[in-house]
Amino acid sequence: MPDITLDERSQLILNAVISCYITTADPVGSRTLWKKYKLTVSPATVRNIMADLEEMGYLQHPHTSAGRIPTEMGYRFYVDALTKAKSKADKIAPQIKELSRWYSGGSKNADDLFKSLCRELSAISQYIGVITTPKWQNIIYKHIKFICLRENQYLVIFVTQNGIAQQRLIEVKEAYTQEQLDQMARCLNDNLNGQPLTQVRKKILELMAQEKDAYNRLLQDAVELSQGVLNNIAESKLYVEGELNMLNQPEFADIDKMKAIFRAFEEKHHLIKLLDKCLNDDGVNIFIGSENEADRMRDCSLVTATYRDHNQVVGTLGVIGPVRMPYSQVISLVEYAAKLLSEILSKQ
Amino acid sequence: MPDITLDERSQLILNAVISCYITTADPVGSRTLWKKYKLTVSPATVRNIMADLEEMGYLQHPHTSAGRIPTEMGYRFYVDALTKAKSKADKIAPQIKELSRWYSGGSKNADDLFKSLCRELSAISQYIGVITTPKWQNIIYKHIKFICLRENQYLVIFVTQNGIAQQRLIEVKEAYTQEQLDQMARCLNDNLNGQPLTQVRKKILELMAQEKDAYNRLLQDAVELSQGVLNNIAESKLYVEGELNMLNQPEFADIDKMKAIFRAFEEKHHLIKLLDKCLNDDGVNIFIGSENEADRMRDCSLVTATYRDHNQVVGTLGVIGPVRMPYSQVISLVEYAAKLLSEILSKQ
DNA sequence: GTTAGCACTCTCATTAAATGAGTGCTAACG
DNA sequence: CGTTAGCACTCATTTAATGAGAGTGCTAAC
Repeated sequence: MPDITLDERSQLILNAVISCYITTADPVGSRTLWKKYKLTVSPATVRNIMADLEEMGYLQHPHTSAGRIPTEMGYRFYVDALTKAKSKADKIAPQIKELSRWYSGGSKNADDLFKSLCRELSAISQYIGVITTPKWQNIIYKHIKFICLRENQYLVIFVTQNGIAQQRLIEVKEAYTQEQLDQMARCLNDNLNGQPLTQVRKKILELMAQEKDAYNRLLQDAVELSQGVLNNIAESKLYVEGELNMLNQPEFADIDKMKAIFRAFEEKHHLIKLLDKCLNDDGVNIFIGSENEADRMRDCSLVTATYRDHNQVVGTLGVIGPVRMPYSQVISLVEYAAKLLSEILSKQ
Repeated sequence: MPDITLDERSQLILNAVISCYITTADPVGSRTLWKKYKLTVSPATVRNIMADLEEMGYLQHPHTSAGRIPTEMGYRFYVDALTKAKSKADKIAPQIKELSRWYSGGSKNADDLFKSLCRELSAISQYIGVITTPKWQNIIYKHIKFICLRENQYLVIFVTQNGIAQQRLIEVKEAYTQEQLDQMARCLNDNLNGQPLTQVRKKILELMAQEKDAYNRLLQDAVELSQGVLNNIAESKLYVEGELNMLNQPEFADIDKMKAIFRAFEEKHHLIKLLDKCLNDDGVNIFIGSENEADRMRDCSLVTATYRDHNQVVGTLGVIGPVRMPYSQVISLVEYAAKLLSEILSKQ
């Protein structure tokens, strides 16, 4: 963090350099800047200022006779200024229009909803869309169903309030009739319908303690059967769409950088961890380059926002692109997407 | 198709060139070949033979002073010879060992099974694994379930004999109690359990004609509700894994070729069509380069095999890699994978 | 403090020459 | 007549040299 705040003119130049570089991907020189932004000061002065900015660490030089490009610190300054000024510049960006067209109002099951929104994030931004699913702890138990496929092999289907159906195939030695299975399911459903998943385990234990009668044996089995599915659904899931968009970014024309990116996405748990960390900071979060800890993501930036379900923060969505990214637009997009998703979830 | 069959020595040279090129990816010259395969004839003679092979269209020259590389016709010859000689060379390839280690015998639902096998195909071959799901027509109706999530919003879950559960969220104006829904489902289940999907539609029509009584209205609704899911499940699905492996292939170091490949995979229907065509030809099928009609796949080869469910061909699996591919190994792998999958499906 | 001028630096594209792998051809050999 | 050695030739690739262009940094003047 620099001790001296930049004077207004320096800020102007810095922002100009960055926004110019964002659009062209070429190092920007003093003359270019002067012409493009019709600066009142001459290129020579601009050069002096840029030299100062470089000394302070906001800009860098690929080589002596090239223009300047922003450092991560430069981007950070730019983005911070952007988010501060955000409220006033709240004009309706074209990306937002596009996104609002996406949601036609028809209801989808949650899986399709997330996937489709994730696609949309990617398509509009031309980068990579990511969404983490809600922490399933906040999810409401709706229904469980056991189906006997063949001897000793059962399909367990678990449905949550918002229409997520999880299925799992299990094998047990015990042989149940479909009738018994239905009875087991009914017992669970009657008692657990409408409970948040956090409560379900507790409730199950209560149930088992209460009922000392004939049902008890069946109930135990039912619990055992459903265990796998319930555990499974507790895991949070990551949606990623549009990796291939990175192929179009000039900064990844180098095949090795390309590989690094794709490799980074193979290890999804890193990404999940990063996104989950954002859950605590409500609103928009931005990670520039090496601020994403994963080394392979050092050429990428991540813009995230948290979304809510019935006014409680449950998940994160965002866009991943190159560090050189039109932050302003992406921020609008991500912010709006989060708002939209929150509305959709809360309506359901 | 060449009128004159190649004499033995020419075949030897041709196969040597191809197998050498497959391992090194470099054009192979006469001297190299002579040394590597300890040929009894001199490099000069090899040159003469290669010139002949070139004239016949089996080999080609990137430029005058480079070695030879196979043409598609060359590969075709090589592969045909390979498959003919296959039976005798049926030694246990290391890939097969790896694959047999994969299947631990535990049962999975079909979706996980396909996905996991597809991953395995990709991981072992280091190329791209593909599987088309069975034509769902051959699939057995097991169970349908309607769940009311909230007013006018229902989740339809459809389960097939082999444990595929399809779900769909639908909205209708009609308001049903859960009891009514169960009744509807029971009606369908009682009548359709065990029927192949091809029969289901017919059967439904019969049912509706038969029952003129009170159930009829409910049944009609049930059919309407289930329509979406039944249509959905009729679509065959494509599993693709390991696209990123292509990043390691030297022939795709060029970023544009890379893009072409990835684009090709965005249009999955082409691939599905191609794979479905193989359903008619039982056993292993190989498409070399432009033999895959899609122009973007012209630098790739596809090795497929059909697999069976209870002795009836139901789907195709395969591996996609560069044209320069160790066909022998890949063929073994694909062949064995198909056999294995057939066994697994038939056991269930 | 700002600006104009100018020498200087470094990249990138182009050209030229050197290198070398591998062929094609020819003539000799068994 | 098939096979081989020898040799000139071709063409991609590498290395070096050159020049243009962009942009800076410095200095001196305003």
